[in-house]
Amino acid sequence: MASLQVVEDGDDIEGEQLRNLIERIERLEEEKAVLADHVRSVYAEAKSSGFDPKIIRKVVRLRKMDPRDVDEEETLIHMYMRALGME
Amino acid sequence: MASLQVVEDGDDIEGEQLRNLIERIERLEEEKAVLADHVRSVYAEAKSSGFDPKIIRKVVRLRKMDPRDVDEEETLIHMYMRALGME
Amino acid sequence: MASLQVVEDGDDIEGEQLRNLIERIERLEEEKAVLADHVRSVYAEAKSSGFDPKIIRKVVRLRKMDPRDVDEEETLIHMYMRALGME
Amino acid sequence: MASLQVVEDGDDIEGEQLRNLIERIERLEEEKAVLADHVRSVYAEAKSSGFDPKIIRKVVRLRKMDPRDVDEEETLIHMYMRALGME
DNA sequence: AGTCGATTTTTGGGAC
DNA sequence: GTCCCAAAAATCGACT
Repeated sequence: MASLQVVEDGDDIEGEQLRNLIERIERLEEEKAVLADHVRSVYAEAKSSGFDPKIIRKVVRLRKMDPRDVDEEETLIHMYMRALGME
Repeated sequence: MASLQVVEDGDDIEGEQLRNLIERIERLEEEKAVLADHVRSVYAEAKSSGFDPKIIRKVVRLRKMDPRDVDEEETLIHMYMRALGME
Repeated sequence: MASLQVVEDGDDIEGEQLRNLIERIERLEEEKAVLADHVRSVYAEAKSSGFDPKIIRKVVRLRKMDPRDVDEEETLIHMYMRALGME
Repeated sequence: MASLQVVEDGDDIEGEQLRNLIERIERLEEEKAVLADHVRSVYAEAKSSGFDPKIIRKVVRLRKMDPRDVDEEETLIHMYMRALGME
């Protein structure tokens, strides 16, 4: 196993490789966190402009879906509700 | 499709089946919610007795794992950390 | 701190209390897991009867909500979509 | 309410603002998704180099924490485990 | 297909 | 009482 060699013979090549991988991951995660912060800011801005963040989230989700699928899902939900005597 | 028949010819057999399934799910979810409440109570009680709920959660998780796996994982983590020059 | 006493003077009263709390949590979690299994079974049964589990999940969620809120949410979503020129 | 005006008097200013907000969110989410893909690639590369992705994830998490907190948590966990007669 | 991890949504706790 | 933050639960997707 990779790291075992580090322990056994002091070879730090694996350590370098591991560090390299981890630092790349950390950098990417850091960038993701920054973007997530920005997203949060936009939602806050939306809220302070009188929009409902919860609704915006749903709209964003709907826009990501295939409209065909959205319709089909809606239809099925209504069919099930009607079968249950609701609505 | 199942529910369509309900709409078309008034056959409520599918509706009955669907309602049956959904009510069973709802009953089970309700019982789960009650248990979740109890769990929360126990954590609150632990906290008021001076224990740290966060630590208790970790201990509960560790107890659920195979001790063999816990040790192996610990070992690997330390090997990686050492290879990184940490610890 | 509680556990420190255990370390320091061998007093196992705190240990008993901690064990008691943890075992109660584990018992409750076990019961929750059993129920979650049952829920999964019902969804599997629903699926094998031709129902769409995903739709059933949505229906269950809708039934849990206040119908008033459901309507209001629907209305807002449509208002937002229209303002966006969708639909 | 904002969108209501759109419906009532055809004023599309609110629509513009809403669209602006939503498009910013979508853009940011898209960038996040790209980064998440990159992260996944790095884990795949790590794995093909013989490292255990699961362990790497734990190491990344540990590195994100304050070392002081890590130690304190470890200590508490062991105290609790000992009080339980484990280890 | 079944588990595992990640993301998202919801809920509880705390502050003002 | 309301709003924000953090923890926890549920859902979703990826990998085996």
